[in-house]
Amino acid sequence: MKKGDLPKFPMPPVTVSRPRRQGQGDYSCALPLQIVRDVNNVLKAQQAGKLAPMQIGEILIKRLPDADFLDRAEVAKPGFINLYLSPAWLARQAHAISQDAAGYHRMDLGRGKKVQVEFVSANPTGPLHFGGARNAAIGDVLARLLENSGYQVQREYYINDRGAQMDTFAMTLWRRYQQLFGMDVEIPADGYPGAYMIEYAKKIKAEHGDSLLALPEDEIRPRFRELGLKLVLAELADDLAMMNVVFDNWFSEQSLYNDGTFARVYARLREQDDLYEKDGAVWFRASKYIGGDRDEVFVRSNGEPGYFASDMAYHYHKFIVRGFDWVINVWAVDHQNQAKRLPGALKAFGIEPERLTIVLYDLVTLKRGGKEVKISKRSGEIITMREVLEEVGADAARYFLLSHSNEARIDFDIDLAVAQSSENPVYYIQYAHARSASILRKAAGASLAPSAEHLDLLTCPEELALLRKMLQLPEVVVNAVEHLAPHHLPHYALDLAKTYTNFYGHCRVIVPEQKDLTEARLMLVQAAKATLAYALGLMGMSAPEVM
RNA sequence: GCCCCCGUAGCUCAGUGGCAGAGCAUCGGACUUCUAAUCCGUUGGUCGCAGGUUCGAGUCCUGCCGGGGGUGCCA
Repeated sequence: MKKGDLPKFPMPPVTVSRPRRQGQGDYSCALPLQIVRDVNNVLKAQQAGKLAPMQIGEILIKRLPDADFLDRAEVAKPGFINLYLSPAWLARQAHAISQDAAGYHRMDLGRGKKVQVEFVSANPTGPLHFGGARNAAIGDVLARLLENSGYQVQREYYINDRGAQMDTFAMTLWRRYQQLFGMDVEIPADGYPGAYMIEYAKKIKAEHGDSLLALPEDEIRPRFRELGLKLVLAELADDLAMMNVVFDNWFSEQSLYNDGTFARVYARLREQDDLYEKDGAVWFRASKYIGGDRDEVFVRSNGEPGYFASDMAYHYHKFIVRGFDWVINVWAVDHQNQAKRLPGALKAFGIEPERLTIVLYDLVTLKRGGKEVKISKRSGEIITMREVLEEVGADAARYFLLSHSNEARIDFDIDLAVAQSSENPVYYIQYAHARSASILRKAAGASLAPSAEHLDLLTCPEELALLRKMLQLPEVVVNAVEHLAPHHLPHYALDLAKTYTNFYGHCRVIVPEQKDLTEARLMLVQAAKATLAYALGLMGMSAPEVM
């Protein structure tokens, strides 16, 4: 800026935003409004009069540097500076995007940082219900977003293979097994009544026959726990694969006790005087690290470490043993208290709380024909993830689960979802992709190929709108990563598909008499197809060539 | 009691301090299509209520109201 245009004043950070409405530029900057007061205060002190925001804007845009992407800048009503992208520059982006869409849209936010996303981690005592599918969708898409933003990502499933619920699970399975041989026994009162337990028992029978009936009393529980766990984990992996979710690592809680991690953690906390005895239990001085006056039970009076102890040891393992720079846990809101306390508690190991981010999402209320289905273990009635995926498909289920913000509760009516699955917006998006593929196929058949020779012919409003929309994807990704909020993706993808379809409706691509224009538009179609595929890929959805 | 989340169009929900949006539903148009799973248009909102901060608040702050969750030697 030329000295003397404006007096010296405190300069705020300059930000631009995307105006919501057309006619306000591609980007808009409110700087004149933000600085007008400070500028005038200085001018007043100098007895040099006053400037209106509009005048300041005029002064500022005269000093904008030349840039090939910038067409023009203008000052608008109260005092905004509206910036317009150059159409020629926009058109050239079609080539850059179709060359390497992933590279074009990728932002290196992570710089190789090692991050773990731990998600689902449902108790391994039965099939995943549809609420767990939300966790799977959020966690998996967060992982995809981070992978595509320069992070080194590991997906982990934490197996709670320790504790009372596993014992109950084992004993229920044992009774179901016995029942298969006509024995008149009942499952434990607090057991798992679901029919799936009978299926597990049948599988055990198929493999082992009646040989397990003769197990010594003290071997029944560990043996059935082991057999059941194996079956459940295999089933979980299958179910998750149906939803296009694959874990890099399945981490056993029990292993923390087998490999000495818990013992080391215990010794360290003891040494730091962070543990004390009270009421027959061992307590952790949480208040020392988190504040407040509440401590946490570490080892229960029955000698069993509590969940807080396991979580401490588990995160010690993540950060100290495995060396992750950043860990993200995807938890349902019913763990909100633990989510608030655990990061602070890690200070006991010298781990900065900021390195653990817990993404909380609200529950999915399941309904069938308008009536709520209680997922109580007692009733044994659940809507499984598999059931839903078989009915509506993984892509539609993902779209539905992802399109709500994490904090919003979802009402899911399976009957409604099945009835409406064909009008799921995900098909609209995929259709736009398949249509692009079709055009490119047809063009190839007529010996027409995308070319960057005459991209300057892309001047229609619909063409430029499509280019602008594609340019927005990196911003959407950055926003989604910054807020760990995957729901921005489905909304953007629908928007992109809409913009594409609008272009398709207005601009005929293949016009043999106009070879130059056709080749330019084919380039645009190719870029749009790649961008749609990239967006769908970030959401873990398929991008079909034909529909 | 204290803490957290939600409250935006008929329905389901977006909205990073800058003139209230999308999908579905409604209503009216367009079909011998480069894939009609389409397009164009229409209807529809005192953004739960009341204050405050700000040039500007759906967005930030405070207090209410309504719904949900948390506050275990369960995880």
